[in-house]
Amino acid sequence: MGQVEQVRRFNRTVAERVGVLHDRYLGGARPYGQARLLWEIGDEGTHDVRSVRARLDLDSGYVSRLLRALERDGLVVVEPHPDDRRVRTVRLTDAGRAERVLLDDRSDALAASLLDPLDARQRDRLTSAMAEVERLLTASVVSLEVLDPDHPDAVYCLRAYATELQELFEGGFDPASSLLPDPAELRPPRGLFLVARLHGEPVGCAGLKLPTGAPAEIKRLWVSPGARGLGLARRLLSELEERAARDGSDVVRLDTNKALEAATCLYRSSGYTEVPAFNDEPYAHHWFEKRLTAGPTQHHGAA
Amino acid sequence: MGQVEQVRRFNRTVAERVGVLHDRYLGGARPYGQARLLWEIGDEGTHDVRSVRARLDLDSGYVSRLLRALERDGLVVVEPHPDDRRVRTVRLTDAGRAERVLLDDRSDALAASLLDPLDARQRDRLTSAMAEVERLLTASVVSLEVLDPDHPDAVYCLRAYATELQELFEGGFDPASSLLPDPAELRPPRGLFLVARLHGEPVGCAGLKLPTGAPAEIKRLWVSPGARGLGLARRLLSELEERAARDGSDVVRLDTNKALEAATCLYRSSGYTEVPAFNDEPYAHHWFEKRLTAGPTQHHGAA
DNA sequence: CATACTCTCTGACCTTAGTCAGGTAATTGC
DNA sequence: GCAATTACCTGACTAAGGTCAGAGAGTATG
Repeated sequence: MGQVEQVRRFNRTVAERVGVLHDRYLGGARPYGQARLLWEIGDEGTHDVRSVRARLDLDSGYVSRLLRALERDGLVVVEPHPDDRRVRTVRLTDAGRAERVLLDDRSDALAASLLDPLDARQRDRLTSAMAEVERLLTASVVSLEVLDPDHPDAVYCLRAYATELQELFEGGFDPASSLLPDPAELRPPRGLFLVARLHGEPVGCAGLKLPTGAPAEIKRLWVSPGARGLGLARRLLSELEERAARDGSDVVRLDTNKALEAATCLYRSSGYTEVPAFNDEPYAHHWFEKRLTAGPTQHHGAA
Repeated sequence: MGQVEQVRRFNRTVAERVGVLHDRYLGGARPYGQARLLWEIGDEGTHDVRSVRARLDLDSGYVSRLLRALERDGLVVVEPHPDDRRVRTVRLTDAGRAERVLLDDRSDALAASLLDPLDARQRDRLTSAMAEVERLLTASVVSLEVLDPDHPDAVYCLRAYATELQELFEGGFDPASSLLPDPAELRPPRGLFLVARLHGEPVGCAGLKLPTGAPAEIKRLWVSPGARGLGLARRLLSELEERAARDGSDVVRLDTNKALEAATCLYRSSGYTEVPAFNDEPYAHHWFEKRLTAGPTQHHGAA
């Protein structure tokens, strides 16, 4: 069976099975829109209606109507914000919290109903396969985007990168004394900066220097701890290689610190070979390079 | 993470990801209800509206309306049944077939969009994990039911069982000369007959004889070729063991033919040990028995 | 032949999930 | 202080999905 065919079968089976049960278990209690809102408000503290709306990406009028319905049923309290009385805040009442627990229980019941007919071994296999699917679907929802290194998300990544190295390297890490004093080197036409986003949040980055008359160079490859294991670093790496090749480079190189074992391992398994130091980066212990194939750039189209 | 928690995460992630894309890719073309109907009608031959409706489990008025919409767009032709002019039949026009191909393509595009951001290795892992999830969710939707051996579904299974053995055994198989001339032996109180159903279709069966003063005996264990690999035989077996134990038996036994290797393997791995022949079943080469634990019956409740 | 039953269709109705265009009150910027 | 902006609300509207109660045509049965 082809991969596309397998994915289609999966979509059909899972959509039907989970969908039907979803309706049966969760649908009874409360319309989906209200349930979603109730869930998003959460059981602690008050929230701006504005931000809840942004998170769910719903129309303001629609949310207003949903809130009226929840308010009518005594599940939430909507009050003006003390500082800015245009803004409204919303919090759950006790009844609201109870309702949310109920949704929770139904969600558990749904999960249990999937597991129940299986024996212990099958259940183990089901849950680990589910974890795998979930992980890979999450990975496939990550988008890569070229951003200016001054963009807030880029700055966020670079800062996180520095903070992490600070803790990881013996003797700490000071970006200013590293060989990339000027982020402008990662701005076209001298280079570029790639940011990976998951659900809008930046979760990784990688920079590419494209010096004239010298091989392209990869800098600042970072993946947020929460997004590791998704193959994101490898994806950033190969995206940069592709762009370097498109720019005319036939070699790409990089340096790394011995503390970054996972990175070193990634470079080796991605076809990089260790070479003598090609710069005097104070934080580097290993230098790598990779010859880019001149052939047509590999593209991951559908099979 | 607990298993229930993992299943919930899966439901959330997959429902969102697949759901959103589903809407984006498939939603554009045609309302979901119409698309479903179009799909169910299929691209060949004519179908009773009645049976299509039964398969989708929809209201008669609703289907009628959907058909009017499809008819208006020139996708289907609805005609009275030649034999019974109350019944209407429906078939796709060329335009209908084209529309169906379009839905197909969109479904492919959806699948491709999930695979596209992944590299080859990740794609392999995703599709095999999806196959596993699909398989196990299918398994979990199979229901077991005690039926009278004369019930049409039971008869269907017994006939399929006989046909299969006929082809498999050297020298064929004649149920009349096998040691179960009378299906009444599988009817309470002398025994029982279990049928497994998937989406209403019978896909497996197993009979239990409960002779007074002798160990319980399992007969006619069969799983349809299309439903193999779901752990169904094991489930039927352990369900019968449980019922035998509940009936007071502390030993259950069975015989089998050497051609049924998978079955023999199942029995061994389920705790059966080979014993000398305890009957003179002409088709048997191996005889097994299993001592049932006196303890509380294992139940697969949610973790 | 009358009656009951079957299958389909229609009209009336409902809920959910949204969208869109103002309108109002509060706040910010000048 | 006044205009623009922001956050929210309301009313009007749409489309989809679906339910229910007959009506009508056709068929089976006594």
